[in-house]
Amino acid sequence: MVERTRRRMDPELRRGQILEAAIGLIGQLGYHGFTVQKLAQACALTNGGLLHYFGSKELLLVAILEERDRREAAIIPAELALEPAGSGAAYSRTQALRIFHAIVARSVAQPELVRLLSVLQSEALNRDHPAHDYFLRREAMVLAEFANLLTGLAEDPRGSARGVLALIGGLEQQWLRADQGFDLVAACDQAIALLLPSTPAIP
Amino acid sequence: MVERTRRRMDPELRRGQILEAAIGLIGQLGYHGFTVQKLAQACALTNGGLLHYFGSKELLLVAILEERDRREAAIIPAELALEPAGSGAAYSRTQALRIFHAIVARSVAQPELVRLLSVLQSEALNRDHPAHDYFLRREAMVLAEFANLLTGLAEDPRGSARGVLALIGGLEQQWLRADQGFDLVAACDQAIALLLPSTPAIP
Amino acid sequence: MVERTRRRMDPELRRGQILEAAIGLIGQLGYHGFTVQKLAQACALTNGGLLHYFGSKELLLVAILEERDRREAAIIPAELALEPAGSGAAYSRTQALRIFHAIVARSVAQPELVRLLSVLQSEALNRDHPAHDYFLRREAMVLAEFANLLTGLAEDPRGSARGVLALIGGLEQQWLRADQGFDLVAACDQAIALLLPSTPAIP
Amino acid sequence: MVERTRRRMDPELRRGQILEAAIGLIGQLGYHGFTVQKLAQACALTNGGLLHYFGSKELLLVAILEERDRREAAIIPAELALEPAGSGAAYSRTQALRIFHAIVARSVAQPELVRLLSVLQSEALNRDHPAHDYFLRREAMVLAEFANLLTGLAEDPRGSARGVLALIGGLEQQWLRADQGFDLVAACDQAIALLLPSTPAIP
DNA sequence: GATGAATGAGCATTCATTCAT
DNA sequence: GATGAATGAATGCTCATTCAT
Repeated sequence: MVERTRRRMDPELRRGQILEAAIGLIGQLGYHGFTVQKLAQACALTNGGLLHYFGSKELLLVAILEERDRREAAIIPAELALEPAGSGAAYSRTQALRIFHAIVARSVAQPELVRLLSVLQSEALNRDHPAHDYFLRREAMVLAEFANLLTGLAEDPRGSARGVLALIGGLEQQWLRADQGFDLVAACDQAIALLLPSTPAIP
Repeated sequence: MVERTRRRMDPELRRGQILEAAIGLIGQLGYHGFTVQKLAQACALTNGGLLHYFGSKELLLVAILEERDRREAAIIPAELALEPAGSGAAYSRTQALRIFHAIVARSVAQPELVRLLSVLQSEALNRDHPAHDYFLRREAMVLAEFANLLTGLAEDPRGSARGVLALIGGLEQQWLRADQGFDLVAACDQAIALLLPSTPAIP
Repeated sequence: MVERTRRRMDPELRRGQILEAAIGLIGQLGYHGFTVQKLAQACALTNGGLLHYFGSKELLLVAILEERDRREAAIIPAELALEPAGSGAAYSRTQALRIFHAIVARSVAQPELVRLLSVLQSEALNRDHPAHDYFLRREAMVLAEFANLLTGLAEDPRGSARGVLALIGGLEQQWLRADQGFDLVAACDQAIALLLPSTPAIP
Repeated sequence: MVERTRRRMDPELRRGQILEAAIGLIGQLGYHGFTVQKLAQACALTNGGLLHYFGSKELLLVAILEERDRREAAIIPAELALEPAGSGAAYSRTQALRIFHAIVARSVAQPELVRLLSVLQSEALNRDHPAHDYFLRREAMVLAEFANLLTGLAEDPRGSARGVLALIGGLEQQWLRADQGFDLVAACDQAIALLLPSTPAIP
């Protein structure tokens, strides 16, 4: 009779809680390394109780990636407010740098998610990985956006887009391995600024 | 009566074979995702027959990393033949670019190993991963070498070392995800050249 | 279609059933010799289904020993009803013999448990055995109780306690080896009576 | 070339060495608990190298028990020199006590073997144990000898034989569990003396 | 006489999942 | 909505044993 009040929690809230815990756990162990029971335990739930929410381990992963997209979608608009006034007009170098700066700054604010993506992205290189296609699509999209952003600012916008993306991803991983022991935003700002010379060699 | 003649094979050769197969498998599935049996099967061996060589899954991983170091050690000297004549003298920009070029070229020649390292390195972000310390040491070493190489060539050698390393790692991962569908060496050459401006902002 | 209706059973009852089967099996094969699968099979359960109840082979052993203590605790009070009237007063020889008689009689009623303890006790001589400490504590306790019981009845109560305990244990083992082919209670009564002379050599 | 001299040892001597090590190991872990590899390792031999000497795990056990019998046979004659002069004549109480004393004294001199027998004997209660029959025969033999020894000294020679045997076995086990922390010989002497009253109740 | 590769069965344990309650 | 019993397959690893060398 005493045990009341603990149970029955707003299901939406509970779902969020579980996702949060899952992000942490998969970020540490990868999709293959984490287990449903470990997650259930971390949520003070039973094994089956957890699957009640997500159906299966794989569907849970899908839910996480959707959650990620939702979060991103909620923040990106603010950054794109920096867009050039006239549609079709190109971005200035300063604007581009500011956008990249904003992207990295957002990463610093949610290291757990960065870790998750970093780990998952490598794991998902394998064609059979359930998140393989997700990261394929995502990378294509980001590359396209970056290339568009850099049109007029770099000799080879597509190549520079690759470079910027690689730089951010690589530095994020160093930053995680160093236990966030250096200023990721500054490191990215500095490197990206070099990658985008102020006077592109366009004669 | 058919299956007579127990397969006996030169042990050194067999070991090499197993390592090769393991590199491929772990490169696809990660350390957590691959299993001893899958590997054994790939080597036409029994479960225990495989462990006879390496003792345990973890020791197998160690053996793989040692093998990697051995291969690297066997090739690097050639690259370092590009060293500056006078000891203590600094490298020229061209020399540095040539060294980075050589490093990436070597990666292209052994994509399996690149995939292995890429996957393993992310997985090993977790402190409990058996390869965690290995990659910590390895990164520190590489950063130090790169920073040394860039002294005099970049305003912030340490920062540029981070940048180059991130660039290579990040582009390698894109290259793997794209199924080696672009020219990794060219992409790296181009991006690194940008990262190391010919006239560093030292007045 | 035949195997429908997954077996579901009162968990408390099931647990008891498993313990019973485990006592029999470990009594035959020892802790090292019995296997989780044999036990699971004997309980018409899967391997993992069994461990659902006890967590591990070792915890199962603990549960068995606790079960033993519980059974003992449930019966002993009746024997201690034979206590001397005045507190602090000593037991008479007849009372002591009656108590030992009751103890042995109880053994005869549950030969499976006797076998389990006999086998386990020897196996647990090894310091690394998971039941080592249990039997160390248990023996110390029994020796102390017996010595207390024999105070005033034997010249060397501690030594006679050792003797009675050895006698019971040794005869139990002979009895088991002889397939219960002689009257254990009578044999113990007779030997213990000799061990406790009616006129102790106290001048 | 340096590695010479280690190999090639007198096979008879080697066999003895292995048996010695096996007695220690089985004494600790039981027959089920010990493994061929542990023993091989303890003897600085390979797995197969060991079996070269004994053929199989079970045959090794047989060899151990035979070794035990051989040792016993080598020492017992001395004790039986205490026999009564005239054949057919009975032993005196003093002679009997002296013989039991000698038996226990011998045990104290080889605790490893005592432990082996104690552990093995319990384990071998199981009818399927490879040493089951051995201990059955052995106990029958010892009981017969003891009963013969006690004829005329005890009202029920067979029962007293059981008692003495139980006493020795039980005290040995206490002694092993107590890490040989009390005087086994004294304890046995004392208890057996009580079990064999100087004036048997024969009117 | 002894090694070391290899087997095939078996070990305790963990997994994702199902389902009656 | 959630529990907890139960499954069946898989996990890494160890076992006694065999056999070519």
